[in-house]
Amino acid sequence: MLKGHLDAIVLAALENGPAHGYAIIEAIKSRSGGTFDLPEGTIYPALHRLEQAGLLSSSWTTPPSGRKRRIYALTKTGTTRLAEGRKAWSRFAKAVEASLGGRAWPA
Amino acid sequence: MLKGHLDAIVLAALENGPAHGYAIIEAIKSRSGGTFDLPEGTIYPALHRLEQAGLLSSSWTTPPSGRKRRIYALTKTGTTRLAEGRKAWSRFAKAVEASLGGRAWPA
DNA sequence: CTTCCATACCTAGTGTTGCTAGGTATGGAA
DNA sequence: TTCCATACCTAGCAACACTAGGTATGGAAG
Repeated sequence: MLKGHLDAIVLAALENGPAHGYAIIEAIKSRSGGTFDLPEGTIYPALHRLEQAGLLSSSWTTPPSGRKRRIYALTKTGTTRLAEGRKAWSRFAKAVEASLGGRAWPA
Repeated sequence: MLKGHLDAIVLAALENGPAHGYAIIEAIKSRSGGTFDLPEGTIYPALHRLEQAGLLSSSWTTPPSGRKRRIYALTKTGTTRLAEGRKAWSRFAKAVEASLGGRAWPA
């Protein structure tokens, strides 16, 4: 479970340039040190959702040697949302850490 | 949205001693610096779920002055699960940070 | 004394999310 | 030619947190 931060992670994976679904899965797996080994059934619907929301744009390519691929790229809105997502994560992480950090009750 | 870490947060709120639902809401709000201001519809079902799972035990009290309260306490299993939850959070947080941290692709 | 608010509990139903479990198709290697 | 890795897709499910209601009581305000 990615707990609501999947979108930001996918957007972040596209920050360095466009990529297709399979490559995004590999990138996320690699970046997360193997922790996020996402099934396709997680990524593809997510990509469609993000495109629907205008955060990604896609185009089909048929390279001379290779299979048909759908290439996704960050839109301007997507870039903005990624920045927001980073801030949201930061706030969230701090709050969880404060909540989990076993200290005495405040009064 | 608490993204799947609600359980650990609730368990952590009970680490310093038993408490009732309303107090748990206040404790979480206070610990998180106001970020987690949970509605009752989130907490009560969660408490029931955690008790069902054997992580919490509960008992009714009718103090000489005051209303009827349901007091929840951590069970031994609950304490163990809290420790696991902390580890899970740590792993998760590291992986998200690695995924969000905008670095170049690894090849 | 009555009215109202904060306390304190509860649940049915809803929307979102991530995943399971299927399916299709092709290029290249064995 | 057979098989695997690549590459895409979708329907449906289960879990989760929340919305939106409901009940009841103690104490304060009028």
